[in-house]
Amino acid sequence: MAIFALVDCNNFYASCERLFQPHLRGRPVVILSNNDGCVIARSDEAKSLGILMGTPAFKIRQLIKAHDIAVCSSNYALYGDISERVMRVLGESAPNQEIYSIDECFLDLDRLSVPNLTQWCRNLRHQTMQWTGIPVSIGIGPTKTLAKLANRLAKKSVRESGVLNFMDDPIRIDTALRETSIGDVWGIGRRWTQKLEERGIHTAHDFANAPDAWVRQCMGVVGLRTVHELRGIACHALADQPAPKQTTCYTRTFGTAIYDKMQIQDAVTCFTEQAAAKLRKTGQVAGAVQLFIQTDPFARNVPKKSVSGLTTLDRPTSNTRAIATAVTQIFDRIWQDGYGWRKAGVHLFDLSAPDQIAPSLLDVIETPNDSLMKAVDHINTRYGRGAARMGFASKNAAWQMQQAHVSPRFTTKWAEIPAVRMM
DNA sequence: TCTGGGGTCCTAGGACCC
DNA sequence: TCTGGGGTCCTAGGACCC
Repeated sequence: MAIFALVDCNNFYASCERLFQPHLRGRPVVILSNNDGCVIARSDEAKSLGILMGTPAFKIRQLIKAHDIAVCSSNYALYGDISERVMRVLGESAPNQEIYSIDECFLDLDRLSVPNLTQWCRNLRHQTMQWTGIPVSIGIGPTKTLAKLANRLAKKSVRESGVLNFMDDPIRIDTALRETSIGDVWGIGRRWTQKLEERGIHTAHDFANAPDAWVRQCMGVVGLRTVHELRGIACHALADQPAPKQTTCYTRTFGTAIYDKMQIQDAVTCFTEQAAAKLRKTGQVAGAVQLFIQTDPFARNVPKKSVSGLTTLDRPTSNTRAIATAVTQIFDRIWQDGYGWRKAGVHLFDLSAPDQIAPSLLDVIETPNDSLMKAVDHINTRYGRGAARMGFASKNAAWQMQQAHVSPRFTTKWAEIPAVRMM
């Protein structure tokens, strides 16, 4: 039988902010999305004040004041770097690791021969805390879905001290399934929760005991897999080799609505640069590019609009100039005056590794700008994003996102490394 | 006044082929 | 009057995840 562990960082973004800002410890902390829009992470203290994920920041302004809640803009340079450290510690401890998201990974403990799995996980938890400063919880089960469930309960329960092991414990699994709402099961989102509730399925236990044929008919193979996983039959293997990406994108909401074509053209060029740089980082090329611009979907009493255009690139590339040329052509084609545009994005499709591309006759004539792109990437890595670029955007361009409460890049930027003064 | 960003997988239906 | 069956590929849309 397979043995999966799910390791999940507790309140990851809040924990990262607290690492270098001890005054945030013990205080309620919330982290806001880009543009300081909504709450995307909370400390335990903030959770117990009833602040929900996704709440728009303006709706909790009173609460913030009343409880002296610390507010942070999101700082992905920091979170990404801390995540790499945590993942390295965890990855080195187990035979196989699947990094599932910025703050969680699955470990394959099948081939790990230790006398006491629970104790081994407690030690791992302790070591991670000691080496990175980030608290984690660990759930262990025969399937990924059950490991996820164990992890949820490990977090909630003080008695389990951060580790909950389902292996060889059918009674515990049964109790856990009965106590878990259907909507808290991994793979069951809002829509399906509603549908299942309407049909009298309220808990993970109800779902696990639903007839296969019925689940297959209502929810397809995806739902059926979840049912099997809840019963302890593994349907999802550990993906220790990250699959190459099929699409990538760079999309942003502007700091304010923009009417001026030149300004949006500038933003779009910047977004294209970022998207192309992402592609080069994974060593891929794109076969097609799509650009969209849209107005504020929440604004009242103003016309709403969303336009987009897609184009196939002459040949797959990761070259900023080639992609930007295509994007500019799309932009001119779809642009419409008179709207206050609020958001734009560049999507790249049909990604592949360059060696999969059949050589074209054009290759003989065209000179790829590979060395130029390498130089640009190098400068931006060394001197910070935007040091070398094609557009002319100023840091204060109106479309730039608002980040009023962003913390320093403590671990990735020389100028922002915390200083310790000896008294 | 103020509402994020980046992904994956599956399915149904149409076009097309033999 | 009579009008198959099986397959692939592509796309749009819906669901989910963090």
